[in-house]
Amino acid sequence: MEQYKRKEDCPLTFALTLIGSKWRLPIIWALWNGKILRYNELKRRIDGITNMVLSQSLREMENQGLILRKQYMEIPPRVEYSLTKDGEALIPSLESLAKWGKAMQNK
Amino acid sequence: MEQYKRKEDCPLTFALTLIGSKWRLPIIWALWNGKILRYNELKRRIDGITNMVLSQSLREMENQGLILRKQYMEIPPRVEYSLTKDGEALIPSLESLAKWGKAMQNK
DNA sequence: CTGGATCCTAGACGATACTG
DNA sequence: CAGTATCGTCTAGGATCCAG
Repeated sequence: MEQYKRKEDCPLTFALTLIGSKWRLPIIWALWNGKILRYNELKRRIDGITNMVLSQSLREMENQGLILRKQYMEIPPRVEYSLTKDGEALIPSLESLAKWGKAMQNK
Repeated sequence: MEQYKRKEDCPLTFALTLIGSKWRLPIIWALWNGKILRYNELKRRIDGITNMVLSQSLREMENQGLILRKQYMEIPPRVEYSLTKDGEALIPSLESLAKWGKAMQNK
């Protein structure tokens, strides 16, 4: 395995910056289950998240290429969110990690 | 896939509480490469970590079952750290995640 | 309906010094 | 050598209100 002079260069550390903060996984998870969700649908599925955090997270994740944002020019406004291909590619790793987490929980 | 009423019940969220904070991965990584390391060896391999953070992280990870601490009753003191079986079981998931992270970095 | 702006706090993390 | 103690900093996230 390779060594990285800076932690930031490590792909694993980099991956965690994309999914490691508090609400990232719930958002990804909701989109994985919901496939395509409007803003408020998403919000309702993620218990306890505020507008502030949700909208900000979505914007960041869009910039990072995890999430697709599609805006319809209608009144009232409609915006739909979904995972990108890259975002979906993350799922198997998460399932692997979840499997380990589940084993750890049962100890 | 299952739904969890509370985020804390999700095995994936739980897994991230074990490895998600700033220095957990570097520690795990150093032990994965070093197999068995004394406190100061470990510290030298993790650039920038302080005694405070390292010792505290090690104690927590020991309690969580990720790390094994073996203390020899000698003068001067010797303490060796290594990954437990459970800690080692985490590695494949991390490698999967790292692979995804690397692909994301190259975009 | 889909957010943005503002203000605030807790907890993680850092720096430095010290000890059995 | 292998840690603790203490104190200071800093930022992610929470609460509330507002807007196109």
